[in-house]
Amino acid sequence: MFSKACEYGIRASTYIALQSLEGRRVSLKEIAEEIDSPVAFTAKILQLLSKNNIVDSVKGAHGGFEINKEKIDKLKLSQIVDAIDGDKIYAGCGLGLKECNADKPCPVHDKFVEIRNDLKQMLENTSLFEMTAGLEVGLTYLKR
Amino acid sequence: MFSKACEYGIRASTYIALQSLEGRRVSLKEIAEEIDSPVAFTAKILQLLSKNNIVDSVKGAHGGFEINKEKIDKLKLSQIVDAIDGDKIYAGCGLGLKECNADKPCPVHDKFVEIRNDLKQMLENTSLFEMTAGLEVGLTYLKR
DNA sequence: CATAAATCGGACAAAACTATCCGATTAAAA
DNA sequence: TTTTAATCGGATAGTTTTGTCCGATTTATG
Repeated sequence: MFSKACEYGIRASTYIALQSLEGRRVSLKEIAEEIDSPVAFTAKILQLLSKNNIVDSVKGAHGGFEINKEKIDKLKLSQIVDAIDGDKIYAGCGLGLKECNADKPCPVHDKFVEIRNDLKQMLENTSLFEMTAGLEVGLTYLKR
Repeated sequence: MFSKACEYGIRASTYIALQSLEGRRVSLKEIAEEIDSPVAFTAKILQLLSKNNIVDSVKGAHGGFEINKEKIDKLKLSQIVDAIDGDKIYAGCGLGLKECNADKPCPVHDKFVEIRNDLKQMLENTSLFEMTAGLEVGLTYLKR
């Protein structure tokens, strides 16, 4: 569904959000440990998320990553996916046709539109805050 | 969503089904032309589909690929996807966790289960015959 | 039987994705 | 001011996916 990079990106953002809610800035090393991802690769993804204004990075000693508390509720999964994987999940034909639309559809166009709209809606409606909700009380997990 | 191989596989199977309904056996070359796919790569995919008893291949002069007319209505997209991409679209966590289930879910587990069930249902309920329906009358397309 | 038209199957090549390494830069703290 | 703890960014390596090439095999036909 998503690329590995995107999976790590969502998990990392969620962990950063969780800690930022507590006022804690977190280091790359801690993030990678807590979401069980390769450190250096995660660094690359965080750079990308930082450039896309999804997370804030602070260089130097005591630096790390954080997300502005007010933004946590506004940031949606769709923005993270867009930044890393682009729009190829929503856009683009399910059977790989370059040009596929209601006018010249592939045989499963309508059925795909429906499913991908559901996915799109879900990603656009799910905030990072919502992602953190179950984590604190041990209802959901970011590794294993 | 699907791999390129799977996209080509679905398009190729659909074209073979369409022609088999008319009693025509089709060559690799014709298939690749009609679905706009790389010839040699398509050959590999057709070998795989042949081994999985989704298409029948006939070697030698006047050979090619065909699908038994009775099977066209019974063959579902899910079988093609299974043969090429396996079950990774249904199974596996949306955020890439190795172990993610109702007991120890990732933060989007429930939402993903729903969307992927819809996808699964759709693939299991769509037959190759249904795929060919719009093609004959120019309502749907396999290339462009 | 010889030839031509096909698929089969193994080796190889290119591109994309995943992942690592390391020096440069930044900033806090001693 | 020096040291130390961080991210940044470019180069590189490994793996998977995508794609090509070509000889071997099979079969219809002349």
